[in-house]
Amino acid sequence: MDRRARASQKRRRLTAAAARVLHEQGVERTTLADIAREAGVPVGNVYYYFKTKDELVRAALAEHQAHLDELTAALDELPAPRDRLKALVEAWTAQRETAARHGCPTGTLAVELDKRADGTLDAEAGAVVRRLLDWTAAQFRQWGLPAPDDHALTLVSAYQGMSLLANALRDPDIMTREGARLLRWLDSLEVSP
Amino acid sequence: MDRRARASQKRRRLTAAAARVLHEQGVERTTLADIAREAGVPVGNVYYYFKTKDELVRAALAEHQAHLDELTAALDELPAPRDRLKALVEAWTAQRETAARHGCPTGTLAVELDKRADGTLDAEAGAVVRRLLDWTAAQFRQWGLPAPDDHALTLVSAYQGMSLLANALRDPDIMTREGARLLRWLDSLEVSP
DNA sequence: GTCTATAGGCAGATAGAC
DNA sequence: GTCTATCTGCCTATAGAC
Repeated sequence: MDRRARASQKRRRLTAAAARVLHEQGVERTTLADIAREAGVPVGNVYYYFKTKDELVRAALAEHQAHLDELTAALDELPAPRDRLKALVEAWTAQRETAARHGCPTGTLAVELDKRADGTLDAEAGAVVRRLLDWTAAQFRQWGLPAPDDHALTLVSAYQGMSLLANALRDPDIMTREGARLLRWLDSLEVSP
Repeated sequence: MDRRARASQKRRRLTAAAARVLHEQGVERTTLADIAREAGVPVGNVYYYFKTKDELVRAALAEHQAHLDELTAALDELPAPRDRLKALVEAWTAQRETAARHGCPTGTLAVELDKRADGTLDAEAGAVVRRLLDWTAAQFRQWGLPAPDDHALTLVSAYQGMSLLANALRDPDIMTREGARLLRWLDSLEVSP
């Protein structure tokens, strides 16, 4: 393995650690030392890969975006839009323990970043949310339902809401109950003849 | 005005300032100096009224709780449970500009406090959310609908979700669209004969 | 009760040896 | 490229004058 490969591997370790720790502890309570320790990299060395803490946050956001793209790409393999959306809901429910402990990675990050006067990073968090919203709307549109954007808003909003409540009340069961309702809702929707 | 009254007035000013500033900037990014300035109180003097920063956060949470209790008390004046719930949704929609800028005060506070290892304050944030959930469930129950707890979860979850998305995308219109849908949903619910 | 001055500690960032 | 040592600044909290 040459120097270039090793370097980018450390960068990747730092990015993965940042995504994980920032989700668990939040941006403000996480120190560079926390991320460095988790990645097995000395603190001072972090600055060779990321010039500022904000750049690490940016990298973590990109990591979450990538995970989301992976998920939707897998769902795109399913033939029927309704089944893709149901599989999405099932993926959310499967993450109920994590959601109860730390909330939705993107959602909680967006909340925290929106509190900052500096309005650069919060726009990037919004972009990740928007991408999910767009993918969801595309499914409803392909399905042939009217007002696909409104349906997408309802579905993603329900996800963010149930994640927040599960987190606030530390109760994964909330994800199960709301997830089941969303599945029934998707089953009940029909294209008008 | 005697000394006692003046003292508690300063305390109240600090509490109100804390509730406002902590909602706008978040807990971690808000310094005691920020709150003191907003309340017109010298920084060092804060400690006469609140021994720690956490106590100020606690006071802010209690303030939000009190606002919520005021709102539900007013709604309790309406005769029909359905109308109380619809008025609740309308109250949420009316706050759309604030929600788009800073999110739901209780919801965003809960998200932030849940990131802390110290598990004392996050339980208190959860309690505020739970109180809203309980009041909402009581309305559905009195209305005579089955599974009032599930209906309450759906409604409050929708509120948290739409507030988060409105905030993340900085778009108050999201509150309007989802609020209108929730009103239609409440109108569509009927007690089975 | 009110306020000033300051202690104490920690986190982000940098300089520079290797 | 890697890492150690350290600087700087800010924030919570306290001591103590008035």
